[in-house]
Amino acid sequence: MATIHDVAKKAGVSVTTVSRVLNNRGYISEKTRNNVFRTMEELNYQPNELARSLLRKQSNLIGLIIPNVSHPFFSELASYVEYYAYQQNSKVLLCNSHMDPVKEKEYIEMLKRNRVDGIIMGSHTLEVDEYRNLNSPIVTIDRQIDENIPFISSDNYRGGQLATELLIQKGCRKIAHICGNLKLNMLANQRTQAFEELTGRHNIEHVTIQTDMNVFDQKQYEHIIHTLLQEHPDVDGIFSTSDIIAAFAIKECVRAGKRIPEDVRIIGYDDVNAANWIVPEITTVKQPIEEIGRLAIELIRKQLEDESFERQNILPVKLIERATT
Amino acid sequence: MATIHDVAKKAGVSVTTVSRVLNNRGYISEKTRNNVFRTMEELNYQPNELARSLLRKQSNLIGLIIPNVSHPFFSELASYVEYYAYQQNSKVLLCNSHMDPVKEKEYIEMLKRNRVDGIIMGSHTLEVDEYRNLNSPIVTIDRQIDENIPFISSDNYRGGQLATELLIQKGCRKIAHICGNLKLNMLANQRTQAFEELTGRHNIEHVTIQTDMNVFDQKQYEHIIHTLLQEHPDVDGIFSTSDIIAAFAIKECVRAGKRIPEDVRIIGYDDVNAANWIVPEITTVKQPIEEIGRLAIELIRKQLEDESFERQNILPVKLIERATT
DNA sequence: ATTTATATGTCAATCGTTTGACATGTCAAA
DNA sequence: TTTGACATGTCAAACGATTGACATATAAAT
Repeated sequence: MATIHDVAKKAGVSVTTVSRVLNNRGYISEKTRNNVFRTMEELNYQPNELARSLLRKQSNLIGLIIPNVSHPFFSELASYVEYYAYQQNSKVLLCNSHMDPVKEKEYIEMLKRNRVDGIIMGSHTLEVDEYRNLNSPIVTIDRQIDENIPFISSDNYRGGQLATELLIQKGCRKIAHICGNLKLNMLANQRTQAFEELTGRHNIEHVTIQTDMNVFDQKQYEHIIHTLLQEHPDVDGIFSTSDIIAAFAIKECVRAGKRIPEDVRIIGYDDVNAANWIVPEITTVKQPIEEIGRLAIELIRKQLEDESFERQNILPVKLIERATT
Repeated sequence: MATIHDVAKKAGVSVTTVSRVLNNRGYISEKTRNNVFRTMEELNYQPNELARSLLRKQSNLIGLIIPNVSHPFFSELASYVEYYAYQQNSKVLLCNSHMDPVKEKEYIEMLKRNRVDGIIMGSHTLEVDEYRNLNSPIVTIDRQIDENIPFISSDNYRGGQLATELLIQKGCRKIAHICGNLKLNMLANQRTQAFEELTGRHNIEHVTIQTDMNVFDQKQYEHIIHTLLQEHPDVDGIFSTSDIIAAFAIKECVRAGKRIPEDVRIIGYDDVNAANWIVPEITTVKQPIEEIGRLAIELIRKQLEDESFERQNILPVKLIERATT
């Protein structure tokens, strides 16, 4: 690959001059500028960003750690994160932690070795301390680690409320709730909290089932819902904390000969694209995925540029009524 | 951040010694080694990969250019690519081209500036020449650019054959085929070729409809299928070249009051996870997505290490019969 | 006593780029 | 004629690591 020296030599100017046109500094005549640019094209020159980053102490890399991109929610998030990163000339390093603490730690160290400008954590399995002395800009999605580490989440409590209220209002008498692992200290647990408070207050029979949601084990989903329907055949409402699990709920209900929404009403969460192409279309609580992605990039940038920023970013959710309720 | 000099000073040894323990070269006593490692931990030292990459002329970065990670096929592919990259200590730079030639070109240049070890192209909109003088290891997915650029695809012709044969064998009399934009020179077009040859040979009425499949415009899918069913109400078989479009086909058929598979038989392509959680479960032609991802990484590595490798990698497909046929 | 393996250090170059300091020269305006 | 804006060059240091060449020292083996 051509270096700046090759360009300088071929263009018959000094390296400093080439650098000057590259970075638009100091005085450069139109003639020289064009000459240099032409030479760059001829040599197919691309400045070495590794060298630049080394000097500038800025890599323009952003690490994105998520459980798995193959999960629709995270794939959509990743897509938006990449989109907004690109807008500000940053690149995204993709890391699938598979919710494995060892991998997560290795990824964090890898990202530090690569001197990323910031880390977006959509996965969180480590001890709080591990994140504290990271001394790299960071933002977490749906996990509140510490007073100082900014997080983005949607209004989980409100979401749980909207979903539960809808089912109650539609007349459900026994509602099942499928959520992630409550031991993980995730803000999404507030959905469950809202669910239990509301069903309790309205005195509605309810059952809560935990899954390892984020590892995205489809066999497990199937099994859990199958068991649920067997053990509680009188369930007439299901509030699932992800659209994908809601899809499996639909599948199992159909298999069990139950009609949706007549016999069982189902509501999901997230409003991923898939919620829309499934029949019946899934009623769900929409998370503003694009805004989450956009804001994540913005928060990294603000930390980098020492602008002030909110520690707590709770975005609004919205009930999307479709065919399963 | 601590540098190797900080470690050396604090540990009371020379920089060379630290480098030696870091890279396991030359003689190092157990005592010094431990001392150095301890110091690294204390300082939270992580070697600067930018500096290393600069010197070694190897960044351990791999660029992945795809239309959009939010498309299930590409999200699964990305997941596997990242998985296998990680196994060999490479990191993945995620790039969503949105099938925009300008973006694609900018991404390629960006990746070159970052001195990636290789590029995996799942998107391809540029002129052939642009790829030729890339002088970076590259591998394309489902696109044959040139004799010298290795590609990976599954056996598209065979896949088209399997799908069409199944529909014919099930007794379909008028089959619709929905494919991507045939103007793009993609290997997936062979599916269409197989479809047209087989329906022709069996003298079966058929209609082929193109979409901008890769841009993943769901409104467009919906509209196309809606129109199809209106213009050809007697269609009793649909072969869609992606599972997602098949899902929309299901949706529109249900909406039109058609039973699946009794009135219309539908077969998709890819066998993405979603094919499995939709009701009715989608019959499909399975592409070995994991193997494609694995092989892509392997081909980059082989080019890098000057091992020999196949230019043409055509992987087997498999018919997965489920509920829609 | 000599050799040799082990252990560590010093020094300098290198990767590709940026940048500040400084020198030199041209040309036009005051 | 002097001043100052414009244009370009030379030089060296810096970013953080690696590495080869070479020196030196200790301890164990012959």
